[in-house]
Amino acid sequence: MTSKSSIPKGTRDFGPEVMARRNYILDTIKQVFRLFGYQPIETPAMENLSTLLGKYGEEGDKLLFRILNSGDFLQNVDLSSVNGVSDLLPHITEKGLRYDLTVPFARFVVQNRNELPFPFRRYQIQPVWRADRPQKGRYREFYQCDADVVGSDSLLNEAELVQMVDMVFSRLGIKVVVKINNRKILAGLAAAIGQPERLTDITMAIDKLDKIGIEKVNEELAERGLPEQAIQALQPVLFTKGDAYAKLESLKKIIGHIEEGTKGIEEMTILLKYLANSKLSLQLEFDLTLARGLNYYTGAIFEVKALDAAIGSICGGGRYDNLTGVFGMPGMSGVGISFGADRIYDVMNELELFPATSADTTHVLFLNFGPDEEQYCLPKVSQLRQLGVNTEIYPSAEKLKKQMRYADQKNIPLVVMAGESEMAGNSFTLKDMKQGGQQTLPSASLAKAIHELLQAK
RNA sequence: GUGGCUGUAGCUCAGCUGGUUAGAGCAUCAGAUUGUGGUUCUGAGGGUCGUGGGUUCGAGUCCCAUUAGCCACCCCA
Repeated sequence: MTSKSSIPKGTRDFGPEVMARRNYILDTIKQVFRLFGYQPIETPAMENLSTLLGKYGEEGDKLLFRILNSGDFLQNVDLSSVNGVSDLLPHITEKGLRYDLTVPFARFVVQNRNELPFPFRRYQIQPVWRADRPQKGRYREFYQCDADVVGSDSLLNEAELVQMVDMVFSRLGIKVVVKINNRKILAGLAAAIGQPERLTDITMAIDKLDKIGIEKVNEELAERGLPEQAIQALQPVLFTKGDAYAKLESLKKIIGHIEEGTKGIEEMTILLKYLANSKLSLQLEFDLTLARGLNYYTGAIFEVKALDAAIGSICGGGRYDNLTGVFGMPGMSGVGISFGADRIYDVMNELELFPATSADTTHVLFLNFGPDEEQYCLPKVSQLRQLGVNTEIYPSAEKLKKQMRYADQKNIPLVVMAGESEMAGNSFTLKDMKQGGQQTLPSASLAKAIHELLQAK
């Protein structure tokens, strides 16, 4: 019995079959990103805490994984003057694992501003970490696939992001609804009901409308300290009916007198117009209750949900006007989206949407009959590899049954056998594991036969 | 940070109101088959029943604590 080993809560190992499927998702996303002119970058897994802290709200700060300083990290700490953990932390940790890809990207842009072509379009596919309590569809380590463009405030970017969402999910075969809204409209609403300061409280509460219902939302608004009349003033908005344009018309009546709200309505109108010309196959919904948690969003916001699976959002994003400002570079607007690869995987798994194509594996296995036969096979093995055929030779002369089983388990389609009789005839026996048939061929025509069989598959 | 559920073989689980040696399927290994896998048949190995304490003549089963995992809330991809 070996000692019990395990991995940290909320993290996972990925075996070869799972990796094949994960790569299928990531490759699809990458292809679409490139198709729209986005270029890849990577940033370190860890950032200085000064980069991370304060960007995700109070809750986000709590969910940051902090990295203990190396060495004798207590050396210069005066423990008697420290009062509690929160007081001690800044003295013993100065780095943390990244929480998302957007903030590190903003840091990257500011640091490299002189080298980058603007508007700069980048994509980034890397893991992020959150010290959450894991549950269904929620992990402590997961991949985000981000595409952002900074240095352009054109709404064409927003429209293209929605097109990318459309393309990714139609290629993957997932039916989705894209919900869109605009933070400026929400800000206008907050102002219209006389509570411009309470934007975050309002949005966080109404974001849950379809989940907990209007009564609970109102309760929560009250708990968050909103006066009754403000809550009442909000009610008609929450139930604005009709298509997107009808909603915009109703909104004009409510927030038309507020400058920011009007701006939001204008932006939404333009975006809808772009999208009307984009031949989308996905379902688009202007959802006034969509708020999204991250508080750096300032314009359009998106969220994508799978229609046939209950797993929360699988993609989200929005515009942030001043993210680089906190790193000393004001006036740079950006907009981006993030695909949650792990949740997309879970959805596709649940709905059985993965194509049958199995893991990339060996095409041909040479069975091992002994020392002389090994030598006889080696040149042929090399030749096949040169020709681009994934080839293995079994490393030891085990019983054939065992070697065949290995080929079977790895789903290797072709097996080559060469024993005494083949060596005598300068030939090889090629077996098709699927069909079960086999034929003995002259050495010179083996490669061709293999090539033809693989083509046929 | 708050609440609920569950820990039995490598995995998925059964195990009745406490009763003698704790079972099944899958997986693993060996054999049937010394140059032929995926099917079949036969056999084998593998467990301090999460951990610690308690009740009892007797605990996988009941009670308490602890720990780990899952689910929900908060928040989020």
